[in-house]
Amino acid sequence: MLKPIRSSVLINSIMSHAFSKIDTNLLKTITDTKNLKLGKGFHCQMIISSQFDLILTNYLINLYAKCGDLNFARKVFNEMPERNVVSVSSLMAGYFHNGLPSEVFSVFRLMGFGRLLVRPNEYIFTTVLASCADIQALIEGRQCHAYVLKYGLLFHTYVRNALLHMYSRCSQVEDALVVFKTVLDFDIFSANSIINVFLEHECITEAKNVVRSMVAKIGLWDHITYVSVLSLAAASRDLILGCQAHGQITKRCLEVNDFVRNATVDMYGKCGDVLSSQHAFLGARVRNVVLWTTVMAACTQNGFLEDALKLFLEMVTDGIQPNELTYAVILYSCAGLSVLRNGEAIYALVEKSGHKAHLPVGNALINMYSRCGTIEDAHRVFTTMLQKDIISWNSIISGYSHHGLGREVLEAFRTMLMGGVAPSYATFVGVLSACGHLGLVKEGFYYLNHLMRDFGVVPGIEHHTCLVGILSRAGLLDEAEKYMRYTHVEWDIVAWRTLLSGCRVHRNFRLGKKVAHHILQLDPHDVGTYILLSNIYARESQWDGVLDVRKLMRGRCVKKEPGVSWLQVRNEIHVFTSEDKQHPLINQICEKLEDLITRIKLIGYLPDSSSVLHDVEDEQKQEYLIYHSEKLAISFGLISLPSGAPIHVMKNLRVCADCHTAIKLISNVTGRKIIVRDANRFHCFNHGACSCNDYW
DNA sequence: CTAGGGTTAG
Repeated sequence: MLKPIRSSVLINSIMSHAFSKIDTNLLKTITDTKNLKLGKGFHCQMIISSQFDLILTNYLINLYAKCGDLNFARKVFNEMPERNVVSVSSLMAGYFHNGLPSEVFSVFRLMGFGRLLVRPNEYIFTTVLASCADIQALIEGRQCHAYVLKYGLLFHTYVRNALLHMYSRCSQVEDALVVFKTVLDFDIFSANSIINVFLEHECITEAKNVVRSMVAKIGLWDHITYVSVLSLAAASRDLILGCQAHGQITKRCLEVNDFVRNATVDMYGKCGDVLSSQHAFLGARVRNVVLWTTVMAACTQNGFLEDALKLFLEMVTDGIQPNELTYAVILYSCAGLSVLRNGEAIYALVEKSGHKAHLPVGNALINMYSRCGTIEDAHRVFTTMLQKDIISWNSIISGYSHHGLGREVLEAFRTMLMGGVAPSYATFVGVLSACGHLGLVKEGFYYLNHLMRDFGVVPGIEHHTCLVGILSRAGLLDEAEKYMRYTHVEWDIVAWRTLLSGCRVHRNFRLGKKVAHHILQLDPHDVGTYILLSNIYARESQWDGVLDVRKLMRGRCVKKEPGVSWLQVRNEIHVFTSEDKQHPLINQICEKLEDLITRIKLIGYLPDSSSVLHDVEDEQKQEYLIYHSEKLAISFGLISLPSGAPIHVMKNLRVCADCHTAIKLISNVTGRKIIVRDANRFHCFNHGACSCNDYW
């Protein structure tokens, strides 16, 4: 029933016009401005004056539909003595715009059974096809395509564009192209649609060709074209194209549109220009959730992780409610920084907000826990997820792999295959690293040469590097070198360093020196390689070699990147470097560390000075080793964290051999679990052993 | 009297 209209003025005005003819222009204006209250007044006027002709009633359906009151629209529709195609399409459009595509279908089915006695026209198919696109109902979409052909409606631009869009949303590039090719002189709608089809399927060249062909008609471009072109620039990391689009946008004052601004902020972020991204963000008059999330993502993608956290706080302070993607983005920032406490605080917000069931959030939680070193929690999140997608599987597999849990990786991989989930590029990176951890050489080759092909995944440099790692780890260093020599891959520094690490662990210094010099030819500033090379000479007691490395570094102005370790205690991040003694508790920390060193010396610790690069006397070398940043950080953790709590430490470089031995023994004498995330992987020290099995 | 295309995570 009608709700009472409170405004007496309104009632008076309507009653005074009650018996006059309905002003359809006014009714249209009311519809356009979505003024439901005034609209109901008109409905009253129609009832009172018994004006119920077909066209007027259609106006009424449209009015209720546009105002989102579908129950009323349906009621009016149901009670009509006769209906025409406009009545049906108005109602359908109402359902469509209010996110009820299934209702659109049910009305369409009513037409199909003939009960409505109305022949569908181009308006009907445009709306039904849009609904198919909405819920990716490909089968229904194809049926509509058949009807369209049967009724000869394909040459209506609207219908063609709706078909194009439907196929694009249903990921049917071929069908979309077939439709697109029937378009002789495409309008801006079909152009926008086809650009997005290409974009969605990473056909960057084709998309750019369409854009190029549209340059002559730039006057036709609307704000959606710019959104598409900006997305294209973002996807292809094409800052020049992005700037050109942004220039046009500014000139044509289209930046006021939220979507355009979001796409601009995103484009600059994806192209690596964080400053311009932030600038475009700051220029917004009003900032919605998506805009905040986009700029936070731009920071996260470019490593400005603290900025992302700051923006999140600002956003919440501004009273903007985060959505599921905001949580995903901020969790990825926490993961990158390894700040477990912040990650858990966000988790609490996620639980409270009810966004936990969203896939991106669950996936981001798995990643956050695994990158913060608590793989058990990552596993818990993973197993309690209601649905999982390929990213969920890849996240847990990659997490296990970074923690050196080879068996768990293969177990998850088997479960995934049995569940009918197709593995992707990233899956195989995790699986092949697991083969390395487990020493499964034959299996590694089988996965690369057969299984990957079976699943249509083309092996990339990461996979080949994993094979180098598998061979190296198994001690098959010459085979690893041959593999690199004879496999047609453009090897990068990471791959060569994998082989070099193998040479270090298996003490193959002849090959090690050769590989190190090769790396230094590729990149004369790769500090890690100088350290390893110096290490190799030191272990062979070739002190001339050590001196040569130092001379080489000095000559090339290569400075050892200072080792930095940090850990989170309560709400603070405490940062340690070996040289500086800035920490307020430094005296207690050093005291604790000296005590630890004394205790581990009793169970066999011998400082290993081959890791020291400085020109220092022997007794000073030990000093430098003792005060390596990770040792300081762990000592601090031991005096400031509750007894029994695991100690999580992050480090910018790889753990050195001396610290690795020392930390194993420290975990023994203190009975603590110590988790170190270095530049490469996690080391979980427990009861005197490390999860990496001393290979890293 | 009725209809179409677009933004944020891995």
